[in-house]
Amino acid sequence: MDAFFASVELLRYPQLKGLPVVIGGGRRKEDDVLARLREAYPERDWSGDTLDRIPVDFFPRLSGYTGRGVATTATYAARQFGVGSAMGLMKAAKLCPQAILLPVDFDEVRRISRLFKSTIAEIAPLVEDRGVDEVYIDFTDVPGGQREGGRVLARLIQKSIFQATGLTCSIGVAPNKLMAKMASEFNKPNGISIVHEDDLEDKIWPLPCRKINGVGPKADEKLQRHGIHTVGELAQRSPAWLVQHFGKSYGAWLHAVSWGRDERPVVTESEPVSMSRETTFERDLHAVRDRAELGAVFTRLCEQVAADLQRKGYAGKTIGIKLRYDNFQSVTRDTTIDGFTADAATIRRHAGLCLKRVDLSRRIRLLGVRVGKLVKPGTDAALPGRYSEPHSKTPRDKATDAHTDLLFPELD
DNA sequence: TCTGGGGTCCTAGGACCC
DNA sequence: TCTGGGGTCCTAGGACCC
Repeated sequence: MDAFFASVELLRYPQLKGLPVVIGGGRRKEDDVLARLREAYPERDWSGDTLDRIPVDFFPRLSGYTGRGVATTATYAARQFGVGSAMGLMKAAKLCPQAILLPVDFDEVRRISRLFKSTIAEIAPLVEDRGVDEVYIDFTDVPGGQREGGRVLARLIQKSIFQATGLTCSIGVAPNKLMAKMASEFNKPNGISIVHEDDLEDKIWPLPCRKINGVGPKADEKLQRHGIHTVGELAQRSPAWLVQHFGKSYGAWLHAVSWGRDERPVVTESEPVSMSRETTFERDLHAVRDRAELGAVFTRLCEQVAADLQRKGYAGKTIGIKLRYDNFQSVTRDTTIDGFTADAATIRRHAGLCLKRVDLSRRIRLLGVRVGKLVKPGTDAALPGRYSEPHSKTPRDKATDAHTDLLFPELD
């Protein structure tokens, strides 16, 4: 198989190119960003302005940020200061206070994301979705796909995406997904990079192990402790040694990927396994002292999950909660019920029972609700009669509710 | 001044059944 | 009285990804 990996670069405002910009710290409509700017600078004539035309000086800065937001992404200019994705914005503000801070307009991101993917699918139909800004493409059977080793097709895709969205993208071309993803990073932004099987030693082996998709901070640290820093060093270890230290499955996988071996197909369709909603509070809450607030948030999370399920046409039978304490330790509890449900009250009832099984004496910074073991009602997995009806107040339900009320009595 | 939100997959122990 | 393995499902936690 020949694979492309394409990722789109999501920064859109041309006047910000080359400047330190951090995206993150909350969701906001672009209109709302504009409204705030108008408010902050009333003396300026804003008529006809859109964000892509506003002078750099007017954009909000990272300096003075308070809150628990993290950076979704940062431009290369911001990375120079040590700012990177997933970094807390308070810390980022210390490192680079002059950086421009842009919120995420999620509706806008989704619109662009769909455009990015549909544009590619029109050219090469076998596309695997890897999140908002990334896809794998199997172009083995695309007519003309082999010209110049894939470069011609990659250029066509780049050009089409730019026409449709105004965004640049980077493309890696390789014999499999693993190497294509690595290749896509060689020439960012707006680059094309072609890696062949024989390039393994020259182009892949010098890379740090952390560049392998699937080696995260924990595995990398352990590899480093054993003196393994690059993919090449990893490839020199025997499979037996890797299995001994990293387990049968992960050890064997590490060996395979270090030799550039990856047989995974491009998967064009998949069903969701779970849906969840979670939120981090502005300040840590206490189950007793902040009961009302916690109860309201809990109910809202259940309603949101239920709405997500219904909108997408799913129901689930495993209902669970997630808590993160003030010390950042997380706990989860879940329970599997008899039927499938997408009903907010049913979800809340069972999630409420899960809540009673965790320590609520510690302060809580995050609360989440999850529904798993999903089916699409109407398919044979969700047979009639196994689907639980939306909330009906049987005596049993009332007893359960009374139980939950001990926790959050001011609801209902 | 700590560390978002939405996911997937894997592991491991125990229950339960044959 | 003592003692089997498989297989599957459930639950909790954790690594990892975007």
